[in-house]
Amino acid sequence: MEWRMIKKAGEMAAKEEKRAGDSSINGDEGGGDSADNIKEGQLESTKAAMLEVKEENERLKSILGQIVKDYQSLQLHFFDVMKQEQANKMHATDQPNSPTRNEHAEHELVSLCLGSGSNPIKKQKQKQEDTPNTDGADLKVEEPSDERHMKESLTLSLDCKMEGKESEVSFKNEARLSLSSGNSSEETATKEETVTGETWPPSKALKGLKRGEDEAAPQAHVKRARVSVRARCDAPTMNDGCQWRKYGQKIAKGNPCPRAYYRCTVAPGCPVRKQVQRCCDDMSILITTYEGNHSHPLPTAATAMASTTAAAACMLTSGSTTSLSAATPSSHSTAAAGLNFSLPDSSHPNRQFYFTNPSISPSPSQPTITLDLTNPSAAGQPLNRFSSSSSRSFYSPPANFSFSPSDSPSWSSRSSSGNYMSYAAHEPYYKSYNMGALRQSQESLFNSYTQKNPLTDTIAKAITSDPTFQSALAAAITSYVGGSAAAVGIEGSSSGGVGGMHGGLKWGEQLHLASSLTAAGATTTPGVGNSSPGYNLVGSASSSSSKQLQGSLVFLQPTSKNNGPIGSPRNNS
DNA sequence: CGACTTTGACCAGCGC
DNA sequence: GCGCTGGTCAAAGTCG
Repeated sequence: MEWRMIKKAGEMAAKEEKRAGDSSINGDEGGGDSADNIKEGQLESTKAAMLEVKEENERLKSILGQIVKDYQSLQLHFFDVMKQEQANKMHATDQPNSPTRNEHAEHELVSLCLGSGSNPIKKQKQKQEDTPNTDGADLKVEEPSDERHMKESLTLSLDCKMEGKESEVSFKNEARLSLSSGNSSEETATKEETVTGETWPPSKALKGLKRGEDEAAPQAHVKRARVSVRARCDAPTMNDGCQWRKYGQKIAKGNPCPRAYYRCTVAPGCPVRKQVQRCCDDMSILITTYEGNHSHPLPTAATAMASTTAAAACMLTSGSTTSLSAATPSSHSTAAAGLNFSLPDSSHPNRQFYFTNPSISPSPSQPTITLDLTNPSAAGQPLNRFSSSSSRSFYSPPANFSFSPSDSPSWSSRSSSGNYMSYAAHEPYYKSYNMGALRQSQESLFNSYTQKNPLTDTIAKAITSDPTFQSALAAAITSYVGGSAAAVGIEGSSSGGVGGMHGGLKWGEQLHLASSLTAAGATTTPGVGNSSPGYNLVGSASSSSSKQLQGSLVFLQPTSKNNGPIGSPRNNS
């Protein structure tokens, strides 16, 4: 809102400036007294325009002041409501199994994730401010009723709008990250983007459809989703547990490293493909892109990636920002694709966790989930970045879901210029937000984020020193993305599951990943329970700081096998 | 000898 | 229509 106002003022000023410039040029051509008169007249008109702009600025300032004022009062009101709610909760604790209690538990889960966002009221307000207003009458934020207030307090959204230009690259993006316990069906997610970069042409998907590849049939009109994993890996390919056969290699434009094409050979006719390519910016980064769902039972070792691609397809092609309580991808067919992490619990049909896919573009080309597990120091990119992006912006995804290396989880979004806009949780706010029992459990969670543990430090060291493990981990974390709790051993329910930490992940972050999914009600994707063939399950450690927070680490032991070829940089085209 | 990789050719989509 | 590009095919080569 403020930004729009400033922008408007800027535009007006620029317009006047241009007008003045044009006038002076015309004046030079004219010459003589009449020209001077014209000049003076134009000068005056320019002055008048400047005054106008100034007045406009003043007006905008006052509006802004009003908004800030409203915001503060709203915030105060919110805390009052929270106190009241807390009192109610204490009362409800005396009545176990009461619906109220469950409801509060729900709130706990929600506020758990608020910790990874930012001020909900502010965001709510920003959301309101972002809604187009032409008359200015809507600028004043209404004081919501208590009920509505509570509902709103449980809705966290993060809007990020960017517009910019980079040479020929046009970019318009809105990424919205939302966790809502209310009915979010009215929430919309719009994204537009046109960027350049790596792509997986739709032709392939269409081709696959033509060939009657079973799993794509229900959504013939939608391009198949892809899951892309960026991981620092010295090995030729990421070991994901599947059997692959290389069927091609090509030099892709813009990257001297060849792109290798693999198809799954676990069963004949399996439509799953993967592309492996090294990042041109950093050769140590391996980019593996998966597409399709396996048409056969998978070895335990391979289910992580499989579930990930399946989940990606579900999330990206379902394209719904409404509740996924039905959780069936086919039930969502709206055009706007998004990442939806739904709650399997039917008692919470409306709660959802979605990250809209910012890549939906003029042409809804293949949506891609990018899991970035690279170290930020190498390529100037944030750690453990999970993003959803258009297939055309592999190296500069417009919006990212970031598990930052800082103690507090944060959301970040990168603008077209490559700068990240971070929405880190503010600890003071986080702590003040949670009160009483709620606060206790939340704080224990919060502490678990930040806690240092000698054991975990040792583990982290061991992990960071082994690049192959990082590959396996990439697979495991990708399964997180797919909501495969069991795949990563969350709650210790996975047998033969693989999990662990990427080299850059801290203990708290691992917990955050695990707990977030648990709290969000992540389900076990059928067939999940992954492993990487390069590692054997040797043990696990778990942490539980609340009923809703149960995370486990599964430790792996490297095996001797190391498959996977990606050809050395050699051009075969 | 079978499984797998390599690699040049071919095909289709897309933009101009 | 043409050229560019990404994806795939398939024959030849390689390896255990």
